Formats: sequence, structure tokens, C-alpha cells
Amino acid sequence: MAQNDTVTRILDTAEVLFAERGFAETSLRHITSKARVNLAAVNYHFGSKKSLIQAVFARYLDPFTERFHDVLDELERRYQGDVIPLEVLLDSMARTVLEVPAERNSLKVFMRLLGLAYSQAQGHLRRYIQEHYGSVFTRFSSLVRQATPDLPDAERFWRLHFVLGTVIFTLSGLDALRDIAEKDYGEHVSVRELVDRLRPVVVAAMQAPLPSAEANHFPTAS
Amino acid sequence: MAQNDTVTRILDTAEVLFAERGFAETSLRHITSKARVNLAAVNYHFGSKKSLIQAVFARYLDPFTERFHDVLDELERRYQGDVIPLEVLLDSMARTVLEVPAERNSLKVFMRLLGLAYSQAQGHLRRYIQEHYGSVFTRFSSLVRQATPDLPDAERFWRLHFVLGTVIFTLSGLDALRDIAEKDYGEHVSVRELVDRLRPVVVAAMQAPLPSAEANHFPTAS
DNA sequence: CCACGTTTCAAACAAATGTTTATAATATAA
DNA sequence: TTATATTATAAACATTTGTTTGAAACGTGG
Repeated sequence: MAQNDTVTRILDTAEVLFAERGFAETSLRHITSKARVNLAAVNYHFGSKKSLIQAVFARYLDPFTERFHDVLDELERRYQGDVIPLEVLLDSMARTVLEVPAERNSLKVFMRLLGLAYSQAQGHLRRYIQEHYGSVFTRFSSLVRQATPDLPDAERFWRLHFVLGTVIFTLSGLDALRDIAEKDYGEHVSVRELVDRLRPVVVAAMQAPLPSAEANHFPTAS
Repeated sequence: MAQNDTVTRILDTAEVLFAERGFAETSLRHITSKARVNLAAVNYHFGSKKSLIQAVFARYLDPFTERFHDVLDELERRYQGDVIPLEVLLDSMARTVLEVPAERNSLKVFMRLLGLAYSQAQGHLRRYIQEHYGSVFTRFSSLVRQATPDLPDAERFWRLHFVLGTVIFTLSGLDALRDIAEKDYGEHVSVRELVDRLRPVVVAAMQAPLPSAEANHFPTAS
């Protein structure tokens, strides 16, 4: 009870501060004071700051992977051998990404953390995520492969990362972008609207024509 | 001579370490020792670590903005009142982005720094970049507006950031992605090839159909 | 009630950080 | 050369960092 309360309060506070300022820029003292918890509690319950960071991710990614596996199971059952259309796959992933953190209304935090996981150095984090959650991405990739048989493997690999970049970049910087958009266009965009804007863009990106061999008159570097 | 040498060596070393590890994770001692320069030299020549970070960016962005303004001048001259096609605008920007750091063969560093500027908290950096280099982006945006008259303003705003996310995300994480791609598909991609892959995707993203009002059966959050 | 394992807490620790200072070295100009 | 400004250097400074420690408080089962 008391333990669970402390642990939860640390995680709740840590994920917000991490999302706002990054990992290195967030001190344990900042977390524990804001969480009204003793400084030593972090090392007592989590062992180290690294482990706390991983625990913050696990609290999002564990339910996500479980749920996403279920969703993919359901899709494979429903399409029974037929290829699952690309739009269905993308929508399913988006729906799962949105549903999981919605319970704590913290999608913004989740996406920001994902963005940090990619951009921050934090080698241990990338390794942790890869080891623990790489399988579900592999499964998704192979389904996307069946849905886009015309795409060369390498092309599909890069395009998946292209759209991944779009989504993570946009949603992780959502607050800043939303402020600009609101100031310039007066309208307040909800996450739902943003996803609706993203959908056709992502689909078009995946279905774009293959690069032509000509017209490559670019300077090269590295 | 000696000054310039020290200043340059600090900048050269700092940009590499910043790109590899981020700002907070890179200590001045790490920079100065690797640059074979006295620790106090940073504060002597730059004043503070913050100013060093900004100087690292300025060394890329100053030539970039100058050159990009020239390119846009040339385009407006050539098209003389006619709207500049979207592909031309995008290609021109890409060419400028590639050319500027190519002189020091450090495109990778440049893109990684751009990615960090977005993802890291570092409020001072975002402000600095916005103040010093916001105008050229505004100019580019208004040209894109003329090239895509059918897009609602808000839609164009968001799509520009979508593709910005794709490019920055991909090129800033290039090394990691390249390793995976190389391992999985055996082929080593050059930056040039990657840009050629990006081109049709970016164009398709900007020209994707507008989001349909129906088919929005998504859970909402925030 | 007591004993024992768990959790909290204040304090201290060692290490690392950005910055400053005082002095030495060096270049520059008269 | 000499006087002067500029740059380099080593050392110290004040904070801040993550982590550890040992005792206190707490809860739980016997």
C-alpha cells in the first residue's frame, strides 16, 4: 500500500518531468521533491536512475505490446490467410497507440518519451527497448510486408521509418507545434484531428512511387 | 592565429560530441580534453556552455540561411512572378541543406544537431534558433503556400512539419538506421540514395488527399 | 504485545559539473 | 626592446549530481 503509493507517485512524477526536460536534465531531487517522497526512495525501489527510466517506459510499453499482439491476433483471425490491407494495419497500430495511454490521459507524455528514446543518446534505453519490445515491431513489419508486396524490402524498411519519424516527431513536439498553429490559425487541434490529418499523409507516403533512377543531381556527402 | 585555432578546435570537437551524446550529457571537460585545449578556454572564448551550444549552431545555420536566401532569390528571379513548383522548392531546400555542411563533410552532425534542437528541452536553443533563423523558414513557407494553393493553410502547416519530422528523424538517426538496414539488407545506403528515397515520399505526403470527414472512429485523448 | 521484515527519512558521501581567479606565456605595437 | 593587450594554464570554487548509510517509523504475523 504505502510502497505501491510511493512507487506510483515516483513513476507519475518522473514520466512528466522526463517528458518535459529529458532524462539527464531531470534530477532525482526534482522528481522526489515534486512527488513529495524521500530522495532515497528512488534508489530503494528502483535501484538506480537508469532503472527508473526503464520502469517508466515499461509502464507504457508492456500494456502496449500486449494489447497490440492481441489486436494483430484478432486481425489475422478475421482475415484468415488473406493479406491485411495496409490502411487497416496502420489504423490498428494508431488505435492501439492512442488507446493505451488514454487511460491516464497521457498520450502526450508517451509520445514525448518515445521521441526521447530515439533522440537522446542513452544507449541503455535503446538496447532495453530493442530487447524487450523488438518482437512486436518485427511482427508488424512482416504484416506490412504482405500488405505491400510491390515494395522492395529495403524501400519498405526506410518508408516505415520515414512515417515513424513523422508520427513521433509530430506528436512528441505536439505542444510546441500546437501553440504555433493556434497562434497562426486560431484553431485548437485535438490529437484526434491530428491523427486524421496524419492518416492520408502516412498512407500516401507508403504508397508513393518508387524513386526514379534519373534526376539525381545532388551533391553527395559522406 | 592561436585564438582562432583554439576556437575552431573547440567548435569542431564540441559539435561532434554534442551530436553523439546530446548537450547535457557532454561535459566541458570532455570537450576540452579531446580538443587538447584548456578547460577555461571555453568560458574565455564563448562565455558559457549555453553560448558554446549556440555558436555550434550558428556555424551551420549562418551559412545555410545566407545561401538559402540566395537560392530563393535566384528561384524568384527565374520564375519571375510565376509560382515555383513544389518539387523545385523542396529540391532546392534539400540541395542547400546538403551543400552547406558538405564542405566539412559533416551532414550527419548537422542533421543530428537539428534533431537535438527539436527534441532536447534546451529552451534557450529553440528561442535562439527561432529568433535568428525563423525568417528564412517563413519565407520558404509562403513560397510553398503559393505552390500548393489547394491546401488549406492549417493543413499545409501541419504537412510541412510532418515532412520535416520525416527528414530530421531519418537523417539524425541515420547511423543507427543504416546499421540495421545494412545488417538486414546487406546494402550500404549513402546519404544521396537516402535523399532519393525521401524525395517521392515527401512529395506524395504534401500532395496526399485531404482527410475525409468520415471514417474517424478513433478514441480520443486530451 | 512482541518480534521481524519492510519502508521511510535525514544526513552524509564521493564524484562530476560549470565557472572563476590569479598567474604565466605569448603575441602585438610603439 | 619595452610596454601592453591578448591568450593559455593550473588551481580552486561553489553547486549539483546519483548513491549509500544507519537509524527511525511502520506494518504484519505469531
